[in-house]
Amino acid sequence: MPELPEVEVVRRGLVSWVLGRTITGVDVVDPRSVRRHALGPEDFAGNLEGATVLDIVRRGKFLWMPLQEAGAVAGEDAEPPKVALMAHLGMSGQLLMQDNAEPDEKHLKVRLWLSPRDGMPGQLRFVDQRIFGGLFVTSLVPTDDAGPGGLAEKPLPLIAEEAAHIARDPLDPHFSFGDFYRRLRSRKTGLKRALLDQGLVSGIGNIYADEALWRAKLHYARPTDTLRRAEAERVLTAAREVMLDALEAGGTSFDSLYVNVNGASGYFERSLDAYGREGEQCRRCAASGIVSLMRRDMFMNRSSYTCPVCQPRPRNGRW
DNA sequence: CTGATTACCTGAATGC
DNA sequence: TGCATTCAGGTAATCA
Repeated sequence: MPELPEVEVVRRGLVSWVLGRTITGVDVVDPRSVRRHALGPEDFAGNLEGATVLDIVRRGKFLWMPLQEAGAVAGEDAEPPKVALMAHLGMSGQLLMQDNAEPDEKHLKVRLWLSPRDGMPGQLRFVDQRIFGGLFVTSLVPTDDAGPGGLAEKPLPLIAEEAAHIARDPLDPHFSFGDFYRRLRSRKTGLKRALLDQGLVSGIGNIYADEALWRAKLHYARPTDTLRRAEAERVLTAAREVMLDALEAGGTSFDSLYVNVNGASGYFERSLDAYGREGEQCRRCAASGIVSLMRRDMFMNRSSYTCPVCQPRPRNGRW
């Protein structure tokens, strides 16, 4: 499933294939994939037709394209963009570049025709089996925090409305560890719940949360108000590193025809240390000659994988 | 504010 | 074989 590294790979692919092109036609194949566009599929299409893609921005797993609307003045006298095409891949979403002659994918949901460009496919397609993801047009609003937005080619002091409540992600150069730690300490909750809270730090999903906790040797239920600064740094650094590892692994093929969103990135073919390893030897303990089998618990209605030896559960105020 | 629950979806895997 | 159930996941809305 697409996680932050995969979304970043998509963003880079879109920069290569879509930046500066104009949307010449819109085909909503399945209206459920634009259900977050409140005014309906026709309004969605009407907003996009004739619009030009000015930038590709990501924060956490939200990805959006600020648009120069149809008929707007371009160049030096251009006004700042007011709207953006927002995309969230959900669990199974893909953005693919395709030639016009290519047959529809089984789960094709939205087709965008793009202005011709030499050697480049004519369509950007949104394909999504499970429909947790979607596209919609949204307003750009000023950011409340100083500095540019999330990762972008040319950072804008504007942010998509639906991403305004999302915290910066660990790969964002403007991510503030100090702010994160202060807010983390003020919560009365478990560490994994905090890591998954997109308002505190964005981009971390269930898999990378487990991987980061394993690398940091911390338990998912560790109360956030007991975390020492070094421990919080450890888990944040681990999250950043595991995502950078995945980005490196998944970023190798984005120069292909596809904007590259293969549901499973290269990283998932590599070995994860925690996620999905129930009953298997903890790799770190094994390296020390200790026998410890990874366990799976249900937490927040989803699976959490831990090593009982090097990630002991906190109890009675002792950790 | 926090957390618990549910809706949103499909297809693979499992159970009987 | 076939039919029913379970599970996976991110986000948002709702409720306690």
